[in-house]
Amino acid sequence: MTAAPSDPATGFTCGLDATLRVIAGKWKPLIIYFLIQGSNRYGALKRAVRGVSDKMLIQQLRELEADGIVTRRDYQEVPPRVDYTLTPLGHSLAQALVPLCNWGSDNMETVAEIFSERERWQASPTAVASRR
Amino acid sequence: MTAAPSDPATGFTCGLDATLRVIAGKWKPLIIYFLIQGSNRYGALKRAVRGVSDKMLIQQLRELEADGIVTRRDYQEVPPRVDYTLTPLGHSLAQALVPLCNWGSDNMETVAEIFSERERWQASPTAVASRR
DNA sequence: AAAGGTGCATACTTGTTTGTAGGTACGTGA
DNA sequence: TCACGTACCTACAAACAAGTATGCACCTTT
Repeated sequence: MTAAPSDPATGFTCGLDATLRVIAGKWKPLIIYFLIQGSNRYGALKRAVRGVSDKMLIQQLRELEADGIVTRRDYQEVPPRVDYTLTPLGHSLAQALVPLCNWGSDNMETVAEIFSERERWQASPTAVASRR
Repeated sequence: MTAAPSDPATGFTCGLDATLRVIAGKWKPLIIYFLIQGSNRYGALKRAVRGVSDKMLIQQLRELEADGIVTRRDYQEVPPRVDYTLTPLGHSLAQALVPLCNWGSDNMETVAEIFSERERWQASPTAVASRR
């Protein structure tokens, strides 16, 4: 009783399922998104993706690299200089993220309100009655 | 040293960040996606979202409801009959998910290959040398 | 009388993901 | 000579998300 069988050839239940497995991870979508924006050096990425730690950033970049989404280029210089670029596959994925991004921008205030309300009834689980 | 400050009014670093917080959760995107496909009764959803447990499905539905993405309607019948529909906000979010879905469908084979390779070098972490 | 289907709830446990705190190498500028 | 900046790595701990198991209420069918 582990997962979902679905398509026996690929192992995914649907296209969305496949995509989600690639972009799973707290920072991956943001990383991909900032990469199309032009931040490609490691340090620049780290500043762009606010709040990410070295460990996480590296880890996710490695996975994205292994997944064929980004390419790592090491200039073999001192001080170190490394940049990351989207592969064609990664670029197409980034494009697919754009609508999500726009949705968030368009509804940011609504979402912000919703979240502040959510916190309110998480703090005091009262008056959550009237269920059924 | 907790999160990212960013936009002090909303608390999000960007539109994508806002969206990601709404759809965070292993099953939420799939739930939203199947809801536009027309599976709206609880049982139907459960069959559509393969592998999800009752606990998870309910939990995520409750959160989506609290977030104004779905509406729960209880018909007060016996045996119980409940269905879930997307709010206008939820529907627009669902539309934004469509490109992700298509990306997954278009690249499903590539992604499947990538994942089988990933498993291979996770099993034997050899020859991962030549770093730097 | 027992089993099955509906839509949940709840406690408990597991497992994966994320964060923290250090450390590395090399060269530059103060 | 000491701190600084680059791009990382590693062990450890904490947090959180998810899974498992069980139970309920009601009715229909067998």
